[in-house]
Amino acid sequence: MAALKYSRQRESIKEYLAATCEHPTADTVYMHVKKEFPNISLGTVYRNLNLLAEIGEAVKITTPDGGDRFDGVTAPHYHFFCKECNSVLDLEIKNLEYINDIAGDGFDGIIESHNITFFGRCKNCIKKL
Amino acid sequence: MAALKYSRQRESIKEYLAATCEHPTADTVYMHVKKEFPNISLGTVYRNLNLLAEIGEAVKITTPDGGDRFDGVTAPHYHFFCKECNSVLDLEIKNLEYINDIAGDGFDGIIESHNITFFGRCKNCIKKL
DNA sequence: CTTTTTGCAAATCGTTTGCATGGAC
DNA sequence: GTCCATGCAAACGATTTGCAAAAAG
Repeated sequence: MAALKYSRQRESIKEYLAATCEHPTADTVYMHVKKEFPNISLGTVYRNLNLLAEIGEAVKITTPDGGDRFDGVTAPHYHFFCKECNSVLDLEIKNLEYINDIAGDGFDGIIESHNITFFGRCKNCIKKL
Repeated sequence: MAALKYSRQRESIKEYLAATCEHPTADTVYMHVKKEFPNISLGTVYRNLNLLAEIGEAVKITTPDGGDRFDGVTAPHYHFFCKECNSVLDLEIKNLEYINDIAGDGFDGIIESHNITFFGRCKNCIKKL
């Protein structure tokens, strides 16, 4: 595997991911990092986001609305997806690891992890109705 | 909303979805239905799969590997995603609806449903290692 | 000097859409 | 006859890739 050299662009992407809690799309990350590096390209953002996800410094969240989201918080937690405004929120729930065992009962294979996503309407969207 | 007329193509798609348990992509559905309707177009397959999902006669499964999958089984159940071969398998688990309540505790919004996907390696891929 | 990273543009992949034609009712 | 569904091809949005130049080590 590649020897990983420092890059200011990657550093900036990491900083932004660490600071935000909005689970941005690659494009949103791009727009923000562009303020510091006006010449950065979207391709570079994608390459770095994928790299960070690979080495475990970020999490890629697959959503049903096309575009993936990225999360700088790698500690295990769950997500809420608002059907109305497509926003992704964090849900703090106690350890649900035991679910892997329940699922693994009688299953012929190895379960390594699970992902739980909740769907519904967020606070703001409820107000608007 | 539209008045839904019968179509042999849609019927064939439904039949295939009901018969298979491999959670096919739209393209896989296309290849199979093409045997019966050589002139069917991929667009028609997509239109019908989305329609079936809308009216609740099929389920669209978002996967981390790009292409969505479709499931003719609409009864609630969970899925296992093999990291190695990208196959999707069914997991029969008792009712986990209570998880919605756990997550809803102290959450400012409405949780309507949840999705649990398990990741790991399937039987066949384990053998090959 | 060697290897990784970047910016850019073109390419790719899955999916959707516009439109004229054909089929259902 | 009126709508809905189809086939086809073009359009789309998100993401990836090839390549030459720039930066890191």
